[in-house]
Amino acid sequence: MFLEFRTEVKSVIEKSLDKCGFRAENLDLSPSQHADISSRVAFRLASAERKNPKEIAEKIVEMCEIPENSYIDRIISTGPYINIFAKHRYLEDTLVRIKEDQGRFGGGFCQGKIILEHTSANPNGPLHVGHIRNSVIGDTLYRILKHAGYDVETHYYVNDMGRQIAIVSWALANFDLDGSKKSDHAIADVYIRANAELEKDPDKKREIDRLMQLVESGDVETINRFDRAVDHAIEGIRQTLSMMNIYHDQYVRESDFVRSGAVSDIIEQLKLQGRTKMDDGALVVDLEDYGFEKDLVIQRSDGTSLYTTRDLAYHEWKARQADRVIDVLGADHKLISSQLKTVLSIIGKPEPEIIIFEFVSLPEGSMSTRRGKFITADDLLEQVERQAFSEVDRRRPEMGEDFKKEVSRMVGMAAVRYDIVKVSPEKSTVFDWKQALDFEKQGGPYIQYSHARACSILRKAEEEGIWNAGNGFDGSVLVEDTEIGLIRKMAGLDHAVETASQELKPNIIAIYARELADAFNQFYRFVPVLSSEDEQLCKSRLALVDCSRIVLSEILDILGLEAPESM
RNA sequence: GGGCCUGUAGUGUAGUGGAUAGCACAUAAGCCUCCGGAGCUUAUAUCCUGGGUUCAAAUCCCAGCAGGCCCGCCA
Repeated sequence: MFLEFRTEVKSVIEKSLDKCGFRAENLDLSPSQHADISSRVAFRLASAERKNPKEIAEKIVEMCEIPENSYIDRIISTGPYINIFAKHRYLEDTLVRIKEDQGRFGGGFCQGKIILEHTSANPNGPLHVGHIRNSVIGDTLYRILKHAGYDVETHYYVNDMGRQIAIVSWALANFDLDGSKKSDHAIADVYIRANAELEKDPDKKREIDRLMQLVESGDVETINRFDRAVDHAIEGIRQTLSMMNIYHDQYVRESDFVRSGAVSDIIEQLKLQGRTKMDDGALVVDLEDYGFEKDLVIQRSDGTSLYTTRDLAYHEWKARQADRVIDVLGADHKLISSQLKTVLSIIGKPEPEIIIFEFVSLPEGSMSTRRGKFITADDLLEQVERQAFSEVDRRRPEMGEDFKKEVSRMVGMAAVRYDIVKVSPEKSTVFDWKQALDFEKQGGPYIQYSHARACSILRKAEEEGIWNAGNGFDGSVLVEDTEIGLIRKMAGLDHAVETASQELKPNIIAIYARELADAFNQFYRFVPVLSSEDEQLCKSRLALVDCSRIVLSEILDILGLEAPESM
């Protein structure tokens, strides 16, 4: 809704600029605390026009002509700023639109196909609290982009032939797998043991090399062994992801690109560019003129491929099927991903958009699957849910066990996901149990609570027969500050989705969600709904509560959180 | 040693050129016999340091300091 209003404002101001004889390519429009939209264009024009911005703003405002049916109520200048205010009808129409659009409000304005890769952790153990930062950022981004209107396909890129997987496969042949454990945890046990073994006895490294050569050459028995190891780990990882409401459309395997010949094709294309050379038997690409100090190895001296090479083939394949290719990667991939982009552009292929998130470390240092130093996502979810259970038990003692369990599952997951997504990806963080289990007041559960509150009012109103969802209402009677603030906030959903999908920053939506819940709770506190002074007002406020319910459930869905009707 | 990212109340963070630096936790004080108190209101900041660019800098540039990540024929 905000986007439509902004379009009107843009057109009115552009026409005024024309009349004044001013030229500006950017009107510098943004939502503001001083108006529905503000423009700072007068600052931009000041030096070219050799006038002070205040005068320019005044002149622009004077020449503005507001069309008859516009949502614009008035345009005024405040010093150098141009402030634009919307008519009350803008708010009324927002409510109508929310009801009409059910679930799609504030979205659907973008189009195109996107392939989004996220998580892609090595299948050598369970996801830990660092991996799920990738998963939560990736999945939230997926939901944002989908809401914005894109056709989004999510990928988990499975390393099924690298050194780590060879080690897992070797470990399975040498140690017993604990069948009583969750599969990915059992894999981690043998993987850690194998790494310790390899460190003690470096000669064993040759056995690993041999396995990798066999896989690369297509040896069926070894491939099957690798596949079993990978499947076993992925099964557990998939379970963990589903507990967080995260699902991938495709699990794409690295080995597919070796077997299809795509990797050899890429190598041939690079050779044609004359950038490759041999170095100690390995094939390398010289990227020095692009600012990379060292050569990039694309083929080992024994002829086997590397992650980088397979990744090039994978990206070339993705780019052929989508308009945009987006990867969510950890900070350790910064260098390799910029090398990947460079090489792709050298062979004339589109580059992916890459979102880098910084590391989650433990107070005692960084996490490592190999060394067994990590906190698993399963462990985190379990402990948070237990904590949530005691919270629910305390607040709703009268409810049954099933209710408490279900609510603590929804609330626990929301707390974990929101905690991760609210922080900007470029900040590195230190995982702290105390903080993770502290149900911070305005996190995911707070947004869910606001939704449950809205549901509760509607339930009561329905029981009392004062309201049903099909009722008409008159938005013009909603004039309290908190009512207007709440509707304005809801109207701005499209702007939040637009910004988040342009900048690929899911935390923008997390902040929006919290602000929306704030606006709802302020309305709730100051304005009586069921005991409104007259019936018409009561019905309109109920409609507002219903709209809030719809938008809150929508925003919860965009964040991947469930929307309990009672908690 | 080189490269990239980060540095904002006691703590965790939002804000990446413009109007009073937003929020939470913790601390302190308050809120309707009324729709769910996981709520609402109020109090607390040398924006790491030093230079520079600009009409305007937390935001851009340079130098330093602190933390994270990378610089593998690992992924």
